[in-house]
Parts: sequence; structure tokens; C-alpha cells
Amino acid sequence: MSVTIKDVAKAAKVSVATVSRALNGHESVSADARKRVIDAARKLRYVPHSAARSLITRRTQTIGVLLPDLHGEFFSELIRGIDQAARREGLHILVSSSHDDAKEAVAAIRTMSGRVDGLLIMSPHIDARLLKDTLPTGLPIVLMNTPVDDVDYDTIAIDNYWGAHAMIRHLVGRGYRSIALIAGPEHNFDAKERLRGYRDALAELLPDSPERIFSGDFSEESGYRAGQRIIGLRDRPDAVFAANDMMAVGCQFALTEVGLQVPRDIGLAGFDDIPMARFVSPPLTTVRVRIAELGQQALERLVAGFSPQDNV
Amino acid sequence: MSVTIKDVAKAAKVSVATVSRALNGHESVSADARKRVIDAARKLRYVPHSAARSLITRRTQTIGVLLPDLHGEFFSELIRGIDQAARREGLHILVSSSHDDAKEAVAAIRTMSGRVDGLLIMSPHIDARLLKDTLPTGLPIVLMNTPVDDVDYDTIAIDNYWGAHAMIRHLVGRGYRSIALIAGPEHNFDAKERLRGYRDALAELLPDSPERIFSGDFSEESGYRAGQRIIGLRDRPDAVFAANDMMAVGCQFALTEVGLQVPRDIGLAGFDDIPMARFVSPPLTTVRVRIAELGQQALERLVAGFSPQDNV
DNA sequence: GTGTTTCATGTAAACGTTTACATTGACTCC
DNA sequence: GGAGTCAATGTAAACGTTTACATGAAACAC
Repeated sequence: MSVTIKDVAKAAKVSVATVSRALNGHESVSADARKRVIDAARKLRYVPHSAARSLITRRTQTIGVLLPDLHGEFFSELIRGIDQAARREGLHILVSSSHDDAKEAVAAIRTMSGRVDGLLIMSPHIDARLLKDTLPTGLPIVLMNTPVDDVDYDTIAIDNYWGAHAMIRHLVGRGYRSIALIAGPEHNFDAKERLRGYRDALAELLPDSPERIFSGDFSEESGYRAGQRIIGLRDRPDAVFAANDMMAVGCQFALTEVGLQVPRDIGLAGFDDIPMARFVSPPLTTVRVRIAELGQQALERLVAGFSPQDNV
Repeated sequence: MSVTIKDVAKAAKVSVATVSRALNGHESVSADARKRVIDAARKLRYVPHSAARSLITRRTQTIGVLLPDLHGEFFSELIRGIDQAARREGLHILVSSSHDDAKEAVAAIRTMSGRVDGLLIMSPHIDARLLKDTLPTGLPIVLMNTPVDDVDYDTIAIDNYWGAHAMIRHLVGRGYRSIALIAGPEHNFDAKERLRGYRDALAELLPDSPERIFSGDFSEESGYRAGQRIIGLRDRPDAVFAANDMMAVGCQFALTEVGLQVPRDIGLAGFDDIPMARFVSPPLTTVRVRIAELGQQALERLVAGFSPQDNV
């Protein structure tokens, strides 16, 4: 059915070895032969069977990207950054997502690991032991925002702690004196780090002001509900720091609903810098994270970890 | 180095054929043998070499997704829909983007087509002839929002024409009598269709009102500039229909900058329904397109086109 | 008991590449 | 003109699977 290297060889009147060499830009093949091969390949619309090639080269030129979800601009930006770096390196990217639980994530890693040269993983449900049990040895991986303190794995992360810390500093600098936090999911790594940043910054900068933490789960809805709870308080905080932008947006709904204006009546800040944040009016104050850049760096780190033989 | 089916066979004391059969859930393999194989595979952390399998099964269990860009929520939603449908079908997705010109897109199709079972293409620069020249025969593809009137290719598209038409109808119903359009890029298929919808609806519903078309390129910036031009007009339109949401947001900036309130002073509508649209205040009136759904349907259409033998 | 069927398993070919090694012919050097 | 070198090409093995076919044993019918 499909056209193989043999067909090209026949058409160009050379051996398959010469076709392979010509198409892969090897040195010693005459200009004449090369031309005949290339013409024949084009005419036959030959596409190398990448599986056959991978089988022998032991490279797939593909890296797997495992994400917890694809919802929202955070992931879109992340993928964009990864894709950009990948195309520069001549790599394809295999995307997988929606891993609500560890079991599913493990299964995904399994099926992916057979078809990629490396893995980029962002998964809140993955820990070092699980990885050790799942991963075939020798497959390079880079973890993104994942709480693994095992030196065996390369990790790259948003600086959640200092980002949150800096935001509190900023709010205090603006004169706010009672700052509430809408926290993220209890077991989420990012959320925990941001919470830690909030706590430490508060203890440091406003030692007399109590922590005021409202639970949330990163959804807009939860931000909205937290906002309503905050409104109802007798001694309302004068600023709210939401652990991500979605919750900040939700909170803002709740505030404006009862006539409170930001920032006139109450301060409001978020975390993430999804580009969306700029469009909300008034624009959200938010911790800027160059998400696409994070993706790029992760991919570059991964490639750097490849064994030296593939300096193609 | 890596563990192969032979290692598993040795460990389980059976032949490679039995291992293959056991692992792929074939009928005739004794419970005893199956158990030994599965245990051995788990212990050795065996992952089938997918390239070797693809070589013989002629299936990669992967579909390629070619997008013009990855920027913004439109694509994020689209990928999410595709991914969702793909995982249901047990397929992986290979994502590729940033194809500013036809040449790059062709190259991308080439490299992808060797490693996928089917292709989902959204590319403004692709036309039927180019596809015919590039595609290996027999590879199923589905085009998304691509202007190809060739019966050979399956196409799925947002209904730009009727969407725009409906929006004008809606605005007229609200009492607006002079409706301007901020158009998209001149050669973009979606933009052209929306323009056509605007024109026809206007001719039909407000035959006495002239077309008022301002150029744009789908960027927020261009919407902003169009908004400024509109503000400066002596006989300002009483509503503006932007051909996508980004431009609507940009236009809104321009309007509020000079104190014009939407919708009190002027009507404003967009097209796309990126989730973002809900967060702008006041919420943007926009043509709702279920983007994730579009992606899902596209994938399902693609799978439906696979040859019958792969009812795995 | 023999002949037949059925089931579990093994053997080996095939998939489409890349590449180590072998071969060929032309050229250089003395 | 023969030995040696080198460039261009060909031959065939190897990669790790799946599966058609072969084999052998057990079960069954008579």
C-alpha cells in the first residue's frame, strides 16, 4: 500500500542504503545519486515510516507532556512555550491530560513512556516513590511544579513562595493593613507554597495582624463564595489576596455585586498572570509568572538531559 | 539496555508469542501462563516498544493536530475537546503549531504524517491543491474551519456565517439601527464568512442602513484602534459588532477611555465565546461557539473515517 | 484403540528502516 | 604497472513486536 524506501530505491535505481543516506544528508553520496533519490522521493510522495526508524535509532523525536488538565489559559500558555522550544529542537510533542487521580496518571505515564524520548510532567498526584515504581529506567524526565525532593529528578517550578511573599509586600507597601488570603486546594503543591509565602510575609511585615485564611479550590466559583464570606464579616479585611487569578475574578464578582469597588473600597490581588487578567476591569493586580517561559525552560532542561549521542 | 518482550518471555518461561498474546488480552492463553507473564512484566517494568508494534500493526494510536497557533483560549479549548475525545478512543495526540506560512505547514504535515493514524488540520494557509500534493494517500484527515470545497476532504466548521447573521439579528432586535463591523484579516476564512453574514443580515434587516466596516486583524490592538476611529465619527454607529472577542475587548477599552459606557451609550458584541468573554465587565455579548465541542466532533469524525479493521 | 477436534503454545517470518561491513572502481604515488 | 587510498555504493543484519502456521497434548466420539 504505502510507499517505502524500497520503492524509492527502485525508482532512483540505487540501493535502499543509498536512499537512506541521501535523505538523511550523509556525506558520501554522489550529487547525481542524491538528486535522483530526492526526485524519486518527491514524486512518490515518500514519507519515512517513523516507527521503523525509531525501532533502530532508538529515538522517537517526541517528548511527552503530562498535564493535570487542559482547562484555561495557564495550560495553553505552558504548551505554547513547550511547543516553541520543541520545534526549535526538531521535536514533536505528545500531549496528555485529565489525570484526576494517581492511578490514571500512572497509566498515562506507562503508555507514553514507550513512545517518547523524554517526559515533561506536571501532576499534583505524583510523588517520587510512585515515579520510581512507574518509570522505565533511563527515560529522562523533568517535573514541573511538583513536590519531589529527590535528587534523581530534575525539577523546574514557579517560585510560588517568593511570588506570594512579594505580593504581600506590595500590598503592605500600598498601605493595606489587614490582608486576607483565599487559599487554594489543601493538598496542592502550588497552593501550599503560596500559603506559606503569605504566612511568612504576614508574620514578617504585619506581625500584629492575624492571618485570615478562606478556603478555596482555584475555581472561580470558590473565589466567589469566599468573597461573599469576606463581605459578611464585621471587621472586613482591607485587601484580599487570592491564590490564583480565577478565584480573584470570582471574588471580584462577589464584591462588585454588593457595590464594593476595587481598589477604592477594598484591595484585590491574584496570582498567575494568565493573560486574561489584563482584561478584567479594573485590571487585576497579579503576580506575574512568565508561563510560556516556564514551559520553554522545562523543555530545554529535558533536552539537555538527553544522552550526548543525539546531537543531530 | 531496555527490557524487551524477550526478557519477559524468559522470566515467565514462555515464548515471546505467548507474552504478546497474554499482554494483548488474546483468547487462547491459559490462566496460569497469563498470570506468570503479567507478573514478570510488572516486575521488570516492561513497556512495549510502540515503534516496533506500530511497524507491524501499521497503527500508531496517535493522531496529529495541526494548528495555526497556540495563543489564547480558543486553541486551549479546542485541544481540550480533542484530547477528551481522543482519550476516550484510546488515542494519543501529537500537537503542532505556529505555521505562519504555507511552506512551514506543509513541512509539518510531512513530518507528522509518518507518525500518525490521522490528521486534524486547522490552517488558514492550506488549500485543497496543496493538501493533495502533500498528503500521503490514504491518511484520513479532517479539516477544521478550512475553506476547501473538495468532496475528498471531510470538513467541520464553526458556522461563521449564520453566527454573524444571528448576532446582527439580535442587535437589530434590541433596537440598534446603525451597526458597524470591525472585520478580521482580509484573507482569513472565518473573517470572510463573518463579514458575509454581517452584510447579508444588514441588507435583509436594515436595508436603508449603510455597511460600516472597519478593518482589523483579530488582535486586541486592532480592535482598540478601530474603536478610536469609530469614536471620532460624526455620525457614530449605535452598535459595534467585532468579528472576534479580542477585538471587542480592545474596542471596549477605546470606548470606556472616552467615557462611553456599554451598553448604555453604545452596543458592543463579539464573536467566539472564549471563556474570557464572561469576565470582562460588563460581560461581552458574544456569539457562542462551543469550541471544545468542535474539537471533540472533529476527532470523532476523524475516527469514524478510519478503516474498519481497527475496531480494537 | 483410533481418528478427530480443540486448545495452548512455540517457531519463524514480516514490518521499514539504519548502518557496519564488504565490494567496486578510479585515482595517486612510486 | 602494481600497491595503496579513497569515494560511492551495495548487502545484509538488526531493531522489538505481531501473527500465520506448525506442533503437540488432551479431550472426545466411535
